[in-house]
Amino acid sequence: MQTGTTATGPIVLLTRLARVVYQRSTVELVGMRLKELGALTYLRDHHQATQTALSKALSLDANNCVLLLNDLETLEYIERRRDPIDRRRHLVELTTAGRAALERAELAQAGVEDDVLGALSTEERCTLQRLLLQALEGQLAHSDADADAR
Amino acid sequence: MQTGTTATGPIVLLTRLARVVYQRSTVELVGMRLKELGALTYLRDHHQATQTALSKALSLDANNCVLLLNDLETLEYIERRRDPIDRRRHLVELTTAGRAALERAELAQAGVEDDVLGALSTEERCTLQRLLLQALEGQLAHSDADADAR
DNA sequence: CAGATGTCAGCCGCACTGATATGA
DNA sequence: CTCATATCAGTGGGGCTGACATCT
Repeated sequence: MQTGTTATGPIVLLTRLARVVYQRSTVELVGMRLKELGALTYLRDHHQATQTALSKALSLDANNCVLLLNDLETLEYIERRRDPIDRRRHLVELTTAGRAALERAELAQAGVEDDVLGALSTEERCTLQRLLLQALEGQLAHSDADADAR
Repeated sequence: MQTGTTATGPIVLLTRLARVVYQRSTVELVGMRLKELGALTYLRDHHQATQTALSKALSLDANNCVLLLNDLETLEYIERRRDPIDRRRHLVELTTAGRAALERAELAQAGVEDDVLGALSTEERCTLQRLLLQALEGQLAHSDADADAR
């Protein structure tokens, strides 16, 4: 029969490491919260994203997303514009200041990464990154039914 | 100079995936909270762990750990005993019921894993697991100064 | 006495639920 | 009218800070 070593599944390990990441990514160190960094990163890769798309990509609650964007807009890191085609929607865009802040934050975040993933070689980090991305993309494809819409 | 594709570092990806995991690991599905599962898993691998060791391993606040153990003790999944050698300490142990609950939860958690890591092959999941574990162990070694104590 | 371990009460930021406003 | 999008107020659980008790 199976051994006694069920060996702490990847899910549990992932949550543990995420907790470490969260604790080390302080605002003082990175300059912004982790969620904000994630949002800005997404917005750099997706020009004029709708808020629903953003919240899905970040696995964020739609309401929560509004609050997050409010903060980012106050900081003038993003801009919300009405979609001329569908005036219910907002198209979110990164501002120049936002892009600069993002780059600064990513630089600082690299320090956190070195700290958290210090035991991993560059190649291993790439592998990890690839696997995480793969899982997340599978996740999106999986919950798609609209997604494109336009 | 560097390309425009800074490509969403592993840290950000990790937090996103962790969010997905957290949202999918509902109590109704798994039978307990994720933290509880993590704690029980640790206790299975480490007999008679002290609470400080536990909280460090789980990256949990010591106070928070107390609350968590209170719940688990109420459920009779764990037992706290005074360490006869150092009577300030509590040695935490998994009960038979706790072990059974853990096995049930792990079974259910496997479903969540299939869901979240569905885009990954078995081999890739193992790789992911290995990398996460490696990072976490590096993390522990890094913040060690006592750790063993006994 | 100081230092360590565990416990508890209080506070705060975060995420979710529900209701509202605007537009397709 | 119904549905979708975005917004906000209210609520609840999660984690952290600080004070206290016990023991070395």
